[in-house]
Formats: sequence, structure tokens, C-alpha cells
Amino acid sequence: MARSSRTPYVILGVLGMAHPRRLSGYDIKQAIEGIVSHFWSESYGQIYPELRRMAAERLVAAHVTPTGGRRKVTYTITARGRKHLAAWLKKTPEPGPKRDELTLKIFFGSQTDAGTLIGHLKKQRDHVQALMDQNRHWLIEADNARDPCSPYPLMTLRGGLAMGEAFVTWADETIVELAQLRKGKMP
Amino acid sequence: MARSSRTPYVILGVLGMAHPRRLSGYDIKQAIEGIVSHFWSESYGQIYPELRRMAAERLVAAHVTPTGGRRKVTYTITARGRKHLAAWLKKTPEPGPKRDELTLKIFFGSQTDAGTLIGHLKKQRDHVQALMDQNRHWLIEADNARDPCSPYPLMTLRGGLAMGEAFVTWADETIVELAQLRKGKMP
DNA sequence: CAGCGCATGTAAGATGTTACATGATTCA
DNA sequence: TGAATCATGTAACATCTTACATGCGCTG
Repeated sequence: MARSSRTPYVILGVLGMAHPRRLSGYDIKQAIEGIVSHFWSESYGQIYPELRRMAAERLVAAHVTPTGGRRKVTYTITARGRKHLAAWLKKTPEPGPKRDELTLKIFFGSQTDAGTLIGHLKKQRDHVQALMDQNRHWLIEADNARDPCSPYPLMTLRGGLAMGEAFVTWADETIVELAQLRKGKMP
Repeated sequence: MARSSRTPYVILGVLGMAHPRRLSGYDIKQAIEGIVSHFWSESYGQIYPELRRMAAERLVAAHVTPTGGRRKVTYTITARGRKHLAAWLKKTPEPGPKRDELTLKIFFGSQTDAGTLIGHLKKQRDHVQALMDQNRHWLIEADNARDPCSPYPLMTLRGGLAMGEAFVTWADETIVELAQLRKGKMP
């Protein structure tokens, strides 16, 4: 079975961006829960075992700090790890699993009432708008910052914003359409 | 552990829409590979075992047709199944796992070359545009059809189109930005 | 010092995909 | 009749989440 998990690459990417800072598993998880969280997620159950495997394969270097009784391990990316990451970055990205529950429920809309769907859409629209506010905030912060930060995360932010706008527009239109359906159907 | 797979609900939804037609596991898979495939997917390995479980729970009714040597089973939704589906449709949809590989690679863009990212973006943009053409085709077909079909799948179609347009616009902008980056740090 | 949050993990089980096996049907 | 495709499944495996376990350091 071909190894196809993306977890090691996310870890390598984060370690590569942080270099030469040493990160613990916890740090990596925190990093992923930042901007990346808008389009990716990993759990501790993935990260910690994967870090060990990767250390065994020399993709990362482990630095053990015996801080009293409990061992504390931090990691940096190795030259081998960089090569591994670079090779993956060059491969054309495969579309992930599509599982959009909101759209699915609308698709099955004839089997529930329009009011329910309107509720779902409103809730999701509000949620997306909150995320967009956060994105806008980050973009403005980046603009005001003295040192210009890497342009790549900004591109992903703008992408998220563009998708969000399209979603909100569609949601609002669909809410109107559903409201009309509801009025029309009334006997 | 709370049962949280959405597979049974997709199956119930498809059977509900098809009612009173009887569908086999194969038919259900085919149905999902239609319009639904733009936002959902299921494999045989999920569908067939799940249909058995659901028959045992009386959410669907199995109709066995002994067509010679090989047994052939088709299914319909039961009243109990409809209740089950209706309850799920009312629950607010949870956001699925976020795993957008293209965005992730752009985020890590500083660790590869701009040309690679441009290639990824162009490929994905072309792919999305092909899907959008298909969507437009379906929408036009639905418009021309004599009997007006259910409005709900059309809503999801328009949603896909809106997202696609936003993506293509963003991709084109980002391609330009990356091309400028490559030529040299813009003033 | 008791409790809470931080930090580091692990085990179990849920979820999902892939590869394979195999009969039936169609059509060149 | 042989190949392609339709149709139905299963077993093995890969992936991922959740719930738990555990110790450390701070704070009231």
C-alpha cells in the first residue's frame, strides 16, 4: 500500500519554516492551529508517532532536553527532510476527500423543510463571515508590519477570503430562494 | 464512541429521492458519482456493509431477487429510515475535515520555486473550469427540460459554480503575483 | 496543598480506501 | 467464444479521532 498520508509533509513544512528554531510536537500542533487551520488539521495522535518515525528515517533531528524527570523533545528539519519535502511540493496536489455536509443537506432538501435549510445556511454564513473578519485582520496586520512577511501565507489568506465572499453571496441568494419556495408552497 | 459516519444518511437520502424505485448498492454508488460527486464520495467498501447494517436496523427494506445463481439485492427506504434521515437533516451540519493540498503547498511556497506553484495553480484552475463547464451544461439542460426538476440540486449546482468562479479568479491573480515574484523582487 | 492548565504522549476503535475475487451480460 | 464491462461483494490495510493517562508548574 502506497504511503499517502500528508502528515509528515505538513510537519516538515512547519519545521522548515521555523528553522533554525526547534519545535516540540506541541509547538507544531499550535502552529497548525494558526492560519493553517483554515485549510488543514492534524491531531496529536498523528503528530507524535509521526515525529518518531521521521526521526528514525532521519527526516528530522530530535533534540532531547532532560528537564528534570520528564523528557522533553524538540525537532529540527534535516537536509534529507528538506529534500523529501521539496520532492513532495513539486508533485501536483491531489484533491482531498470531498465531504461537504451543508451542500449534501441542501441537495436532499426535498426531504425536509425550507426553514431548516435556511437555518443551516444562516449559521454557516455567519461562521464564514467571522473567519473572514479574522483573515482581514491578519491581512491588515501584515500590511502595517515593518518587515514584509513571506508572501505565500498571504496568498492563501486572500484565497480564503475570495472563497468566503463567494460562499456568502451564494448563501444569501439561496436563503432568498428558499424563503420564496416556502411562501409559494403554502396552500 | 458516538456513531458519526455520514454514510448511512447519504444512502438514506439517495433512497428517499429515488422512492419508490428499488436501488442496488451499485445503483447507489452510481447515483453518488453523479452531481453529488462534486461535494461527496463513498466507496463500495462503505456502501455494501452499511446497507446490511441498515437492513438489520430496519432503516431500509431489502428485496432479494434470486436471478439464477447469483443473488441480487435491492433496497427501499422505510418509514423508520425516513424519520432517521429527517432527524439528521435538521441537525446543523458540521464542517468536515479540511484538507486542501494545493493551498498547503502554496503556504509552504518559500520552500520551493514559484514556477512549481504556478504549474499547480494552472492545472487546478483548468480542472475546476472543466467541472464548471459540466455544471453549466447541467443547468442549461435543467432549464430546457419540460418538467421542472427539484430546485435543491440546482442550488448546489449554482453553489459549485460560484465557488469555482471565485477560485479561478484567485488562481489567475496568484499566478500573476508569482510570475512577478519570479522575475525579481518588485519595487 | 489542591486544583487547574500546560505539555506529552498512548491505546483503542472508528472510518475509509484499495486490491482482489468472481459471476453475469453484452457484443465484436 | 473471448474480451470488455456490469455488478456484487470481502479482506486487508491505512488513516485518523477520541478518550484516557500522566507529570509538571503555577496560583489561590
